[in-house]
Amino acid sequence: MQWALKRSGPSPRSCSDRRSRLATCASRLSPMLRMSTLFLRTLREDPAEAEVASHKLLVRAGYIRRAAPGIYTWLPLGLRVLAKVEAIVREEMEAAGAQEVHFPALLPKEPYEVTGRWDEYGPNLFRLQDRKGTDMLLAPTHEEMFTLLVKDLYNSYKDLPLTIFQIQNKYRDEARPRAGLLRGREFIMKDAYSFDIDDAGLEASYQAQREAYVRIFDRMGLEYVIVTATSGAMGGSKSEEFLSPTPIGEDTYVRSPGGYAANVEAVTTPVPDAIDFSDAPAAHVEDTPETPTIDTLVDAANALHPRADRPWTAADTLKNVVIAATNPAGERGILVVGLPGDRAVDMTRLAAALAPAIVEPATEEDIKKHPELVKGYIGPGVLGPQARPADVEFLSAEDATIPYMLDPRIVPGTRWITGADAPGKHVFELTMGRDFVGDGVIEAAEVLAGDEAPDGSGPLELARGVEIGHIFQLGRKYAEALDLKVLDVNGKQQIVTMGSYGVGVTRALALLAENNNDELGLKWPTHVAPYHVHVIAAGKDDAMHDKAEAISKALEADGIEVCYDDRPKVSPGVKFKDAELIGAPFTVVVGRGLADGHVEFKVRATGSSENLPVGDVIEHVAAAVRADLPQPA
RNA sequence: CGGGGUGUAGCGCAGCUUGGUAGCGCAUCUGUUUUGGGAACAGAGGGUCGCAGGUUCAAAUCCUGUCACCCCGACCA
Repeated sequence: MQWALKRSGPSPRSCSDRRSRLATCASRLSPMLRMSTLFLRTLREDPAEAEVASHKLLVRAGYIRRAAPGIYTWLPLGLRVLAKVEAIVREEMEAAGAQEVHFPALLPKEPYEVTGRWDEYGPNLFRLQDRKGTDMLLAPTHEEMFTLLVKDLYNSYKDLPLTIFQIQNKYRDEARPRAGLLRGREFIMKDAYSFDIDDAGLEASYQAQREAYVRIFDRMGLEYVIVTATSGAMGGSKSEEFLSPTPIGEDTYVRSPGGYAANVEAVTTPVPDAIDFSDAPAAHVEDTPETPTIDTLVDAANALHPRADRPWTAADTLKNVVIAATNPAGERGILVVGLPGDRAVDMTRLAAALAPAIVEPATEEDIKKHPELVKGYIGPGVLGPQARPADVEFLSAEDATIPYMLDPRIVPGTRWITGADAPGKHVFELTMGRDFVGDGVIEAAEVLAGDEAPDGSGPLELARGVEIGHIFQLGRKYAEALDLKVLDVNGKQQIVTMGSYGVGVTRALALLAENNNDELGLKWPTHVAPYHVHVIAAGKDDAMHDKAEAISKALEADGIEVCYDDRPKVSPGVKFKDAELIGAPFTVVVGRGLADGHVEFKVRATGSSENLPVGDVIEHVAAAVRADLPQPA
């Protein structure tokens, strides 16, 4: 067997112009598949552990097998699809001027210690030791290795710009692997890194990659939205994600009619104008017994202290939520987030705002350490600057106040009902800027459908998506940490600036399966299908088998990828079911119509079926396949 | 890590409440008959009932512990 389906390494035969001809080329290298010998077992029932369509079908149709939670074995059919998806990525990377390298998945600890990620990555990092007890890791990502490789070889601005990439297994010990390939602990990622001498160069490299990403996902046939994102723990500045919209997506993003699109983590809140509070009424503390929640508070306020013009609502209250944050060094502390009472804290947004710290709602134990916090009645009085003695400029750790971070909507002059730091008491008309301030502004409130986009382009709508690509300008973080410098035109050492560009390859494949299926099985787009045409001999008649075999061979000779179901004792019904489950785009059935000189041609995507004269079948099928494939340049 | 659930043949499941010969469907093998929509009949192979301990004359079943896996949340291509 000389299949050129390995993911790397030289092809057994020359295939020089693979950039534009890969589809055709691959077919020449792959002998016809025969169902009688193909390493495949299709399952009639869904695997019990699978929840989403792509997972169920990829297992049932014999593309992958689960080896461990979030870790999958690739079977022949799966590998063929994977090779095609990778080929698209590889071709577009090369077309964008990036060059392929390949790093080990098993790495030494040292570079990750230098950048701090040996610790920062925490339990998500697969760690192991060699026989000498030396710490090693399975790479969760390869920033360090790329940076060191360039440092190893290059030292002049003349060597730049440079963009290199790899397609490699990554390992992350996810707390909860999910949805088959969509979120595994081992997954294949294309990651590219650009190296430039200055910001303008980085911007250009970034744009080149961005354009390549657009082409990659267009070619794959995946729907996507490009959203602004947070760069999170990776550091860096400008960052965009390619999200593929799907209800099973784990990311929430927003978009506006005017074209604004962002990951919900990156949405910024339009800041209202400050209000003149020179005539504002004085704050006054009122009894509000049994009002530990916003709902009870609003009811009590309306019953006991009604407003003249309208009823109080949750939006009039200032909710103070106690959050526990743990920094990478493992130090745990609390802070309080103040936000309008009609909004919940979005822990994802909060986590993004405070990354790399890990955040969670404060526990009883956390709160007990601060006796000034009265649960249900926490107010600014014991938080932030106003709780600090005026004459003390630097506080010791002991008498430091709890940091108080405010939602952007809480601007000077806004007036609030909020906790008075005593049981059963709230303060009314507490005015921001006069009665209290915060230590800073934080984007932690949930984003709601209908919120105004930050650029004024209209109300936001929320949707779910899966992150299939993430590009961002890393800047100098890793270059600095690992001392990657080159000499500039003046002979001076300059820190290199970097960009980082990832594609979730296995995730993209899963999404293709997720987006292209029906109750019968998979429905691959032609350019990523494991093969183009499924030929079925639907009868016991020798003439049918002979003709089916002849058609298969003729198609193969014409450069079409064929799977021939030559199983002699399998009923036509089973063959039809298998063909539909596996999901090749076209099926040729050689059956009872052969007596009349015709065969059946079926299109999986549309379910259409037509009879063709036997003499026309090769030409007709080949034309249908070629119409779906990118034409060689 | 919190909540919920499940571990019985390669896969999907029943049996457990009320202890007493380990079952069904699919898949696999043999034979016969079938061959345009996951065939029929007859037969066959295949299981430490997750693991450990306990109760009992007797444990898949009851008790204790433990491990694993799945799903929902907190975290990420």
